[in-house]
Amino acid sequence: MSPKQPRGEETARRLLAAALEVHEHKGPEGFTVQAVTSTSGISLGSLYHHFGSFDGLAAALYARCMADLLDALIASLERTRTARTGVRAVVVAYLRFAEEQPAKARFIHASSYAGFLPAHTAAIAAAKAPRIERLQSWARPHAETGHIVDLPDPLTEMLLIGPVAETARRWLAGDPTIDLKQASRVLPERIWQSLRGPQE
Amino acid sequence: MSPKQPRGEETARRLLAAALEVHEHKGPEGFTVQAVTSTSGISLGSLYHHFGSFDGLAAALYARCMADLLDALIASLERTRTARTGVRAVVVAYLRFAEEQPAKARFIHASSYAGFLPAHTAAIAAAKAPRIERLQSWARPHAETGHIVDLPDPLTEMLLIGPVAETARRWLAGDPTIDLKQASRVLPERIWQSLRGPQE
DNA sequence: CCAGTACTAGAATATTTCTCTAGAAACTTG
DNA sequence: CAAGTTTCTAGAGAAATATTCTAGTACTGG
Repeated sequence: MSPKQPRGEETARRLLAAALEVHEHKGPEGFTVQAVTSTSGISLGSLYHHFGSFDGLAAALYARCMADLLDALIASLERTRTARTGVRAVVVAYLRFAEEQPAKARFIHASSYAGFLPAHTAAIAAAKAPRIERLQSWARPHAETGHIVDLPDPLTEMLLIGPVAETARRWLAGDPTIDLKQASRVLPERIWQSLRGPQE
Repeated sequence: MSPKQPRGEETARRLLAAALEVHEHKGPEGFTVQAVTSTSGISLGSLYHHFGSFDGLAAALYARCMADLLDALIASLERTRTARTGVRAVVVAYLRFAEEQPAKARFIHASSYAGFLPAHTAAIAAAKAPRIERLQSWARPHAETGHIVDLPDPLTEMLLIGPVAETARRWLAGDPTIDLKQASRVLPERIWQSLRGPQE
């Protein structure tokens, strides 16, 4: 399952890259084993050798894309000190990720209800957990000092990510009324207004 | 395409109901023509007679679910007068719709990137347009008087719907950390904070 | 009651899907 | 260099897919 020779690592990488390209160009319906093997030039057997199943490859790709997104958020966030600048940084970073890496963002969003997630929940959670932890440990002190509202656990995240994810989702789906630049100008301050705590 | 005999209308209804049930119980992957004909007890020929293609049926179901959701929002919204109560009403109504009609909500969310949408954009937009118009015409006066912030067009909607849609999405996907009751208690006021305008 | 239209039925078709197997080639280690 | 493991190729196979087609049944308007 995990490559033990450099050569294998390389072909696994190629398969993931090809899979992302296929999903981007042909959509979720055209996302098939054969399409991935054709555009990667790598045989069916190799794919099954490395990932066990097609769902296994999809799950691995999902974990990688999600990790890239979270890393982008973390990188922006950990340059900040105050609650307000942190919130604004995350919002802008998410929108920028969608704009600069639309294929990855589209794959993440399109896979929310995909069939491969339930089977590989554990592996995906393992990739997400440490990154989520870093984000939460940034937020915790600000919630305790009252600079950010102290809400039940996932709700703060919903308020922060919700508007941005919805904006990105529609833009990625081709909605022509969405302007990402405009969104990164307007949304940060408004989202901050929904998160600011009693302690100014 | 549109039924001209009462008998036809009835089987079209049964097909849509069966389609929703199949999608709910077997997920997007198990959402197939054969599954729909089996569980509805209605023949392949009838399905194609009424909807032209399987994508046609999916698009019709999507339009109907979306209409139901928007109608629920409108019904709650138009009982209100002030900007604040209106915003809160929409938030609560969306969460209640997800809880009471999870199958419809799940179908809507799961279809965001589905292949059938692009082909039937026009028909779906026709079902949505008048309802969206009613929602916007509620918001317009409040934006003009400054009780709600006057932002570029889709952004107000993103701030209002974003956190709620994300919360519903995760709950529908089986996230056990989401508590809808808690969300309808906390989110309305916070979302209002992000939307309130300069004119108090 | 007759003609024409709406509707229903179900088999047949042509593609396309994922998965598996068996063995050859390449690399690593002792 | 030799043994053992990893990686890769190629192709076969079984199951499932959306759609088309032909034929038959119910309804409706005149």
